[in-house]
Amino acid sequence: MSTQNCNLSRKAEDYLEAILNVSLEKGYAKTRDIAKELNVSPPSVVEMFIKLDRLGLIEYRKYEGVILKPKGREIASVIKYRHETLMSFLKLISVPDKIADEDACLMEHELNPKTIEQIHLFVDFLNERGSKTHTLQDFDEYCAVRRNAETADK
Amino acid sequence: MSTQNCNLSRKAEDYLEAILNVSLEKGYAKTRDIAKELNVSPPSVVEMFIKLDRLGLIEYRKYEGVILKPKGREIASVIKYRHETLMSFLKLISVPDKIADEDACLMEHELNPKTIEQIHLFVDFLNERGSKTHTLQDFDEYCAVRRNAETADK
DNA sequence: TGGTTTTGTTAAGGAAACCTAAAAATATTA
DNA sequence: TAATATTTTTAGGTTTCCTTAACAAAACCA
Repeated sequence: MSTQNCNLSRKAEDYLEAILNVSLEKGYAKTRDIAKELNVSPPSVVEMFIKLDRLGLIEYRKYEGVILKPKGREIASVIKYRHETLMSFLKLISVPDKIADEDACLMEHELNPKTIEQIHLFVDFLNERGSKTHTLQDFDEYCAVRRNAETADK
Repeated sequence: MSTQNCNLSRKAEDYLEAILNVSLEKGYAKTRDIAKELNVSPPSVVEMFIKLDRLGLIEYRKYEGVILKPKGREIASVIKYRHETLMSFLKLISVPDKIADEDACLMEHELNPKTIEQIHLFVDFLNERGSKTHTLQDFDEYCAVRRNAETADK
């Protein structure tokens, strides 16, 4: 899970992850799907398809769509794992779902694998001991108190 | 501390932060300082100086250097606050210093202010209750155990 | 003070990622 | 199956940030 990204650009990784997500859902991915998923125009998608194909990460067939090759799938999976790790953590500390998802997207590409790993461990740790010590409930209360204090200031 | 970044690009923010850091240390910042700090060539720095000057964030005087204007200083300070928040958190979960610094640099630009705020609260929370419940020592032990388990696997 | 070194700027250009508009291929359906 | 609608691709451009090479200013020093 710590395979390094072969100097792939952050954007290229985004596309790979989107291709994986769409493929898992529909079995294949076409230009339009990815354009919608990433909120970019179809020509941008085609351009990246060509690039990823040249890198041997996907197979691109004009007018048909793309499928992940093993190397591409491997990279996409790593990104997905990171996304889920970051997402879990952000939700744990009460970042609203929508923001958590967006921010996980931002972080998933460039953080050091060691950092991701520590966050993963920390999430596991909090979850495992949670039932005994209710650290997280305590945190939510702490947030509430701080928020009230702030409001009272004004 | 949640002032929004006025659509400034991530790179522009990097330059502002570097200018703040160098200025705090030397009282002023010149092309060469920033080039070294950010590992880019001097012409790149000049280009950005001109851009930030046009945006009214710094004052650029040819051959003399730059100083932050109030708006620029405000933005740079927000970035610095974020950096420190992220840094504290990463160190708390035992990410090695060097990696923590690098990763804080990556995250500081684009995370939602709400996310930064929750991380900040979480760091405060852990620190404040720390003495009573030694959550963090427990975490370090947990890491050690997991690491051993992993080694034993092989 | 004049020559050398260092620093800073200008000029020219390149890669990455994006866009719009127009053309081509495919799909839909009357 | 022919006309229409949709999707995909191509072509041509933009922006951001970077680079190297060449030139200009400033700093240093014998």
